[in-house]
Amino acid sequence: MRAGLLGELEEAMRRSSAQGVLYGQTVANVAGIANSDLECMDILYLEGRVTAGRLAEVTGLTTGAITGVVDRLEKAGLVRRERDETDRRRVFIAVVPEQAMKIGQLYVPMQQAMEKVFGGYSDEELRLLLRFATEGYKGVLAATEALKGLLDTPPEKRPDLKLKKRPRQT
Amino acid sequence: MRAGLLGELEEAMRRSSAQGVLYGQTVANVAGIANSDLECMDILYLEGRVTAGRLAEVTGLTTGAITGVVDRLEKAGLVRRERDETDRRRVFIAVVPEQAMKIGQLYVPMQQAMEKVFGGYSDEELRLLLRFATEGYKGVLAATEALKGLLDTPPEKRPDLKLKKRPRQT
DNA sequence: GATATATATCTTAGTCACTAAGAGATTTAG
DNA sequence: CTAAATCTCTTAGTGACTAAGATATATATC
Repeated sequence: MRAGLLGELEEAMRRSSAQGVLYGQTVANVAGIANSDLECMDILYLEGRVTAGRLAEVTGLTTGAITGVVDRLEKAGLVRRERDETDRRRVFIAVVPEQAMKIGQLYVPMQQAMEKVFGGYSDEELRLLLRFATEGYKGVLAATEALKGLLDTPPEKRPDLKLKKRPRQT
Repeated sequence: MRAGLLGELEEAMRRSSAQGVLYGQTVANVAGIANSDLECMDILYLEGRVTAGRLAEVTGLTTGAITGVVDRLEKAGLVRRERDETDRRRVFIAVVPEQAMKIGQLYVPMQQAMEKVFGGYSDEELRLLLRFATEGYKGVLAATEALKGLLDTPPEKRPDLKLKKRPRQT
């Protein structure tokens, strides 16, 4: 009974999260920027002004790749490089709000859809959803770390995949 | 009051969905396969045996790209090509369960994390979450279509982005 | 039945984002 | 003041992707 419910829930969440990924890809497409570029814009939106190194850390890309991302975003007028005056090795990346807002527009269909969905729930129910989203985030974060940990465990102790010689390290 | 709740909820969901993307990237990394390859494995898991063309349709990749995806997955022993005998133009892609299970193993940390989270909810609460996930999926799907629709609307009527000359069509 | 059109996958050439390695440039430690 | 550490950028090479068209098979029209 409960097991069935859990199964359904798992699949429903899997589907909706997959669709969320597709939405993101579509946004990047329409905006004409690469997927990673959009991901970085998202991080900048959530964290505010951030160094190039931090972007590399959060996205799992190399610093070299981030240089490319920022080059493209800067050329598109979406962000600005700002040298840190107290530590001149570092470069802050800051969004240019005016241009970035145009990207924000592309999330309007999503926001409207979600508003409509949220409309069907009481405040109390929304609080439950918020609790779940928060706990879910922490859970996924922990799971990600656990999975990464597998890469460091002695190979003879970890599930044998033999899919490719040398999985690249993130 | 409610507005604040909605804002918090939106951000929490945004964060957890971003983290979900990262989990997927990590799985692909550990398995040593490309991101799109994993996405296709996921589709095959949800839909069962599927034609190459259908994979292209669902992922938004070109058929040429799918040929590459299937080549790699086949070489890794994860799927098999099966020519449709009633229509010999078509090629079914079928997972090889034994190898594919090894990929499934990589979702164990995620499943455990989610089980732990789910443990904190009553059956009734889980049903609420299921309803939300289902409605949310439909909402995101509709939003994706709406956004794609923007690409077809007369350019002078759609929000001016001017980010890049020619966004590629998916 | 023969020819034309449509459909499904694959091939080819070229592009672009990514990694690995290391080169500046600046800061911190000894 | 020199050596090591830190941060970003550069370079060369790789691999997944697109666009366009080739190939093979199926369906429609006369």
